[in-house]
Amino acid sequence: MTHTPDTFVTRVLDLVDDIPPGRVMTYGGIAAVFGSRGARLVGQIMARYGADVPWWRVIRAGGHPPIGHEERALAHYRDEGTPLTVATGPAGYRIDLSAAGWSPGRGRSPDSE
DNA sequence: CCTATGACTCATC
DNA sequence: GGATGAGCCATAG
Repeated sequence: MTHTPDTFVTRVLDLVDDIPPGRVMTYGGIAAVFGSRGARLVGQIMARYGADVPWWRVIRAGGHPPIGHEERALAHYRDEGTPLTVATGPAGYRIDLSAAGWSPGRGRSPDSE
């Protein structure tokens, strides 16, 4: 495909698109997969091109969803059954990285292997 | 080529 | 536990 530039953007989008439902990846985690630390890069890419990928499966290192999209992401998490953690606050909800954390090549439960 | 920009992350106060 | 600052890195203009 000559229409597909092999830039970070395409690679990140492809990886995010490979994240199975019920799983999530952190910005830094995705960047680490490419051997880069462009955590902000992933965020930039999602903001500009993430419209065509399950961006809600991409969260921050603390388990919080992308700022400005918490409600939107929460709806998807509940719909896909993503392991969420109930916080003690009103807007306090976060993703259980220990259970939802996903990585390419593992495709299976983190405790299965 | 150089500057500005972020849906981030970590360390420190 | 919340707030602040500095580091980070590829893309767009």
